[in-house]
Amino acid sequence: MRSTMQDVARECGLSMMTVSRVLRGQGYVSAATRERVVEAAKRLDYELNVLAQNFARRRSGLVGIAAPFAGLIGSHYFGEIIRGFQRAFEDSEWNLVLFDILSPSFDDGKKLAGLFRTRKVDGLLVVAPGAKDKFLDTFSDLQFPLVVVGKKVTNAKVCCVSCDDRHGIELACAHLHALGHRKIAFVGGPLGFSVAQERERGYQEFSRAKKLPIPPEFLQRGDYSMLSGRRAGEALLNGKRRPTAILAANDMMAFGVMESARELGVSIPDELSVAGFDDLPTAAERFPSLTTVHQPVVEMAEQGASLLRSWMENDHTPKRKIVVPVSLVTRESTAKR
Amino acid sequence: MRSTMQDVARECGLSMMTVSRVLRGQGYVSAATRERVVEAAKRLDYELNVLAQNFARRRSGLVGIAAPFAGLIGSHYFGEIIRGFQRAFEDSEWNLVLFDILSPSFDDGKKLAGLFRTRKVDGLLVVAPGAKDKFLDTFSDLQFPLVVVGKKVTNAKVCCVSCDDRHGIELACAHLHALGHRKIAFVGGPLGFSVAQERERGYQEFSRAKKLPIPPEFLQRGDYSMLSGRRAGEALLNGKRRPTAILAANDMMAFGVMESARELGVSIPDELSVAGFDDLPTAAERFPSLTTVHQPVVEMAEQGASLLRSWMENDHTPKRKIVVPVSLVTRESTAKR
DNA sequence: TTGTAGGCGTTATCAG
DNA sequence: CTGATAACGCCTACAA
Repeated sequence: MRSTMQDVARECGLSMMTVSRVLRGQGYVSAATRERVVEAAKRLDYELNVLAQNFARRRSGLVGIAAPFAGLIGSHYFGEIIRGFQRAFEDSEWNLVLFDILSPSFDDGKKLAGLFRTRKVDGLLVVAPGAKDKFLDTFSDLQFPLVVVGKKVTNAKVCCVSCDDRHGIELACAHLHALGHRKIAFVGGPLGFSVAQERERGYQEFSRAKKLPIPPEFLQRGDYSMLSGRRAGEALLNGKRRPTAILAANDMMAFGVMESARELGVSIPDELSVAGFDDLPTAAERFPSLTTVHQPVVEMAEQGASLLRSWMENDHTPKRKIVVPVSLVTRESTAKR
Repeated sequence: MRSTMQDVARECGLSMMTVSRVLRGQGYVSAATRERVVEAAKRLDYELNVLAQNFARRRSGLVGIAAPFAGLIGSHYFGEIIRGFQRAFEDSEWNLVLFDILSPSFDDGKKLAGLFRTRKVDGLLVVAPGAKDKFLDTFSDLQFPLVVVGKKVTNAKVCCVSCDDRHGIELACAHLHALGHRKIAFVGGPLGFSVAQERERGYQEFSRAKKLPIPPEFLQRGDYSMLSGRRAGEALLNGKRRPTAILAANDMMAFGVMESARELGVSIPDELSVAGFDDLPTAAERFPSLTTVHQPVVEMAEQGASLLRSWMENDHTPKRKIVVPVSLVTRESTAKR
């Protein structure tokens, strides 16, 4: 980049301020003057120096995405999240920067706040399904634009947008129950994840409400991976009391359960119904296709990002908590008992 | 953020320059002076203003990741890419910014160069498996740090790091051939992807070298999705000339082929061998587990990012093209004919 | 080893 | 509607 605003101002015989106003489309400038400026800028191949602009405006133009890379970043879920963020910002000058909260430099939550204080970012979108809530408590007193996406945060002061996980599981349970299933097993996620806790609670509450007993072996737990689902499926299908339906806390584990059924020659859905949670693209593509709970991840992320955006742009704190609804997608893997 | 370097300088009775040197860990400062500065900074809760620093240094501290979001961003592949990038920069002050080259604002390649000229980024990592090479030709004359990752670029001036796709397919073919297979079908990817072309060529060259005929119906093509693999599998297994082995250009399509086999009651690997490419985590977790070609995506991305980094930091143009080797992982889905 | 001078390119503020 | 002036907070280059 070569020429500066100074040059353009000289070229068209106007002041830098006028040039600035025109190029930024702000303030009152007469059409004729505007024309002159635009032409001069074009003649000189002028391009704005973003660095100088940011400095003068005291902002970075950056929105931080803080997430634990390990485990999250290759997932379909995170992809949808990013897509939602992007959608909320694509008509703006904001850009998205990635931060791995698991990296050594983020040993505590204060580092995140530091990103804002040092003006590395103007706001933060936190995607932290597995993090302890403590991590987020350090933000309670710091007032800067921050929205947590994908997880309900207990801290009353922190904004968040999440899906109604518990209700989703209840929908799936109700579906299986309506099909006549009474022996419904559950493969939960790791309890360190608040989302996993929510889903497990949904299962337990439904069972209690319907007075379905839960033998201890009916409550398996995996780590969200297909392999762990497969192991859980094996345990359930080989157990002395075999369930007629297995509900998994995510699709990957449901896929694992299906694999185990295949391995053991158990036919789905004739002998066993299986349901999941997430509605991955492959859930519809498998044979049999998987009944699952659909969560509108893109929309959720977009809402969160929009929240943050208005917070950053209008300097008013938006409302605190949003829960988006989920829905059940019925497919081939579940059938009447 | 409140206090500035000026304040710290006053507080410890030294010049701003000395403070700057200490805080940045550059230049010669006596231990005693250093101590004074550090203490003063701590007393004043001083934090560097990154915006001012960047402005003065004429750099943004940002590395752009340019990728087509649709289709790529939720994939395991892209996750590994990001992880590799992160690894190359985690001990540095560089941060990663995301740009969607499919967004309306990137209607041509020049916009990417604009990111550099306006100092939005100091360098660019391009992950564009599907983009036409034309897109990249616009960079040929622009000399700024840019590395293409995951794809071989024909343009001689552009740096790139990619895997040896063709050889990977050849490895898989050779494996099947060694097991006695002579009727090997191939499910290729969309030809718009140069990687897909490479893999398909590998199949064709191997077949030619071994004098294996390729009936037209043996060359199927999908869109990298599981569903398209399933459809291809159905076509192949229902065809009049059934292959004894099916090799897919990626794991997802190989999974689809496996689904179709299940649906049609074809046993793997007894009646049909199946192999893929990518080595997704689930390739090992499925039943049967999938023989596939492993590509070291993280390492490839890390190499690309390191290349870019030294280019940005040392201002010397690194060597142009790197091809990393791939390897075959033999699992349950392939067996003797 | 420390300090001085000058500038980086834009925007805010206020006056005309 | 347009312009002059003053920051913005740090770094580079050079001097002492």
